[in-house]
Amino acid sequence: MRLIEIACKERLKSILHNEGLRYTSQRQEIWNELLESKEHRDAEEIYYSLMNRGIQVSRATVYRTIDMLVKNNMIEKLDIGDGKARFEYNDKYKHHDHLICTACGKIVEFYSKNIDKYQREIAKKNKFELLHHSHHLFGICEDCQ
Amino acid sequence: MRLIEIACKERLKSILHNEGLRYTSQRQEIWNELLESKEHRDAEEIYYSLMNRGIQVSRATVYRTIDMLVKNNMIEKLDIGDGKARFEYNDKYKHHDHLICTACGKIVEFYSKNIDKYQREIAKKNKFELLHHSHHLFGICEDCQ
DNA sequence: ATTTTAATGAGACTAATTAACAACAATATT
DNA sequence: AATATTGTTGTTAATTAGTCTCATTAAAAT
Repeated sequence: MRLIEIACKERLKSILHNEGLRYTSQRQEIWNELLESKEHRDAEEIYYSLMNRGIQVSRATVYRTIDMLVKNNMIEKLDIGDGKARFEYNDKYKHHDHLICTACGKIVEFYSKNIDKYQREIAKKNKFELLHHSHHLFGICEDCQ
Repeated sequence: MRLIEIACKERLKSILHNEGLRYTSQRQEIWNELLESKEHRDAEEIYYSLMNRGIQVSRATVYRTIDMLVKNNMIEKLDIGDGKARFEYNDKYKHHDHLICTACGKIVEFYSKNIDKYQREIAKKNKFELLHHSHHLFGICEDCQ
């Protein structure tokens, strides 16, 4: 096991403990899966990826665990509007939003400090306690133009 | 019929004509429904709202018409991540994004010229031809805090 | 008015997700 | 360490949102 995995195992354990939830092998495997590829994964993909690695976890557990991870800010939900939710590891120090090509589905990540600033202003002005956001730009990528 | 409705009837007719599509009472009724309340409506709501007003249109037609209206930029799709699509009249002169309370579901509209500017810059930098965007801020509103 | 062809309605169907519940396993209690 | 407790899991069934098919109907072109 690599160092990063050990660290993340402890992180998962401590969060489960704090929430009064139990540490299980299924939760660990799903969390590993999401950690390994920080890309935009949907529930079915995660389910099959585990299967292919010989790790048998039920679909329901995948959904339940993803839910729990989202609630605890371990992963972020990403909804590009195609009817299924995608998820990715929430690296607080590498926050980003998404540019999506409506022709080929390509996803490019972006981050803007300025947009972040204005978002916080807007939330403040409207007396909202900002929790998270979702910001997608849809267009045609260079290759598809 | 109010003046605005007449104007919009002509607008619908002309768009259908340009696209080589037919003008039907169902399309008119669905368009009226979306015009009347510029709020955030989902397909099912529109379907039932028409039913309640004694206007019988099938679900499939509601979906098909909404689709057509989105494609022709008459309405905008709004996806707040709860698994169903919402739609609203696309008033080009009153573009806005959304602040959503995760506790009560309240939706507050906002607009920022600055964010708009940075969005265009990001698209340009990545050589995307920007078509549209979706920008939601999720948080807890004043009442729910 | 008749013909052509697109649009509609009804309901079957699909995909994604959730719920119910019995069996099981991780912790707490003794 | 043994047992009780209670959360978690897998299975299956249900739900929800949206799509598809196809016979019927209605615009619009002739």
